[in-house]
Amino acid sequence: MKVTKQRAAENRAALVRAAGRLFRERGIDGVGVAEIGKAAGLTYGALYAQFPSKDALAAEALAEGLRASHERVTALSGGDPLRLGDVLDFLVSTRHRDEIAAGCPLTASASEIARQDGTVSARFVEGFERSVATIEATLVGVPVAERRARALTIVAGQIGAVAVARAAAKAHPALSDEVIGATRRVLGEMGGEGA
Amino acid sequence: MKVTKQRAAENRAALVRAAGRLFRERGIDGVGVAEIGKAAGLTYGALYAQFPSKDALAAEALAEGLRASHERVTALSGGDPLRLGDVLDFLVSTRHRDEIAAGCPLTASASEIARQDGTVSARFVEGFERSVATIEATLVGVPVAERRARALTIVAGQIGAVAVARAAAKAHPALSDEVIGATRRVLGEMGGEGA
DNA sequence: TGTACATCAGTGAACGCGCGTTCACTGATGTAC
DNA sequence: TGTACATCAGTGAACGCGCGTTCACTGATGTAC
Repeated sequence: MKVTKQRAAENRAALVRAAGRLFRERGIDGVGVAEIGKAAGLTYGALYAQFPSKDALAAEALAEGLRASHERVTALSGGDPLRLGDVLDFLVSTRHRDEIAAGCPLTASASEIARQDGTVSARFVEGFERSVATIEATLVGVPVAERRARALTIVAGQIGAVAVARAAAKAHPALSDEVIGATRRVLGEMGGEGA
Repeated sequence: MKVTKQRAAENRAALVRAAGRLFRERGIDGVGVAEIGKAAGLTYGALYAQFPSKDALAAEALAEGLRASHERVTALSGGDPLRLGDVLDFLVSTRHRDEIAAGCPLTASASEIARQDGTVSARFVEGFERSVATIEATLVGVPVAERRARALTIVAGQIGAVAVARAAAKAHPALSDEVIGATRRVLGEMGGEGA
């Protein structure tokens, strides 16, 4: 049956959020459309009234997750300039490791994006560039010419560290914690030194 | 029909190698048993004569891939002590980015391992620790107390950089190259400085 | 304002398909005598 | 050395299952008059 335009928009948003959460937790291949619909309080048919395909929903879910994650990071500064240490405390943490569903899609899906279509890759690139720009702006103690290379390394390092910490969590929790702690500190020091 | 014991062992090895290659390229969920059997020159039935399940094959394929990758890295030194720069030139390169099938399973599968069972996570941890120990041994200019933290960060950073470079390759090849170049250099400098 | 009805978000049965796994069978191997 | 036969790696049809997608249908919404 038809619903109000506002309700339809809310349903669409619920589908995007539910898909994002589930895709981050179990991968795009690991979740079916029936479960996404159910998690959004709808049926799978509703998904096809809003999106042409599961892949199209995946691209939008990635974009929305990146947007939400970026918003959370920028909110860490209380209006003051953002500090690298605060960002790393938030992203390279046991908390972020354990809350995959609510976390940053870059860390949740890095090695899967390469297998998705070009639209998904494009959304990934946008989110990554935004992250790099955010980190670059915190590198006030680093020579300007060096900042971008450092920012690229820090963002890639953060993504790798969280992915490794998650992969090791089941078999070796202590190592997982150690990776988080060491990476957090060493990447943090890259923002303080000179060239 | 029965085959010689040697032939059976060769077939088993072919299944493990084919599965490793395909899993790295397209993910464990992305490849079916029929294709693995075919790639090894057998049928899918042969897979179940050698392994109890696809998951068991996945764990063995990961272990074998890690072993092969580690061997390739240690071969980079010609008997001399291994140098960090040589390892990074090999692992953080456009070549390694583009040859997923033949590359290091840590980079190919990082964000998928967390969703697999404990056996797969255990094989991942073994391979990761071996990589960290190898990198640590190259950090001769770094204070001993600092070496392990640096090595953890370098290995995690390398994994993240290659994963990001692969994810960005479709939508933005220039950015993909830039991530490889910047990470290669910045991580390399972590082996040369003092504390 | 009241009425008629076109719109379209949402439903859910049904589709073809490929998945992982099972199992009865084959037949060369390799051993016991 | 020659023969009989148990072993078991490998085959491929068949299984139940869940997947993504389609589409005829429903019925409240919202608009035209």
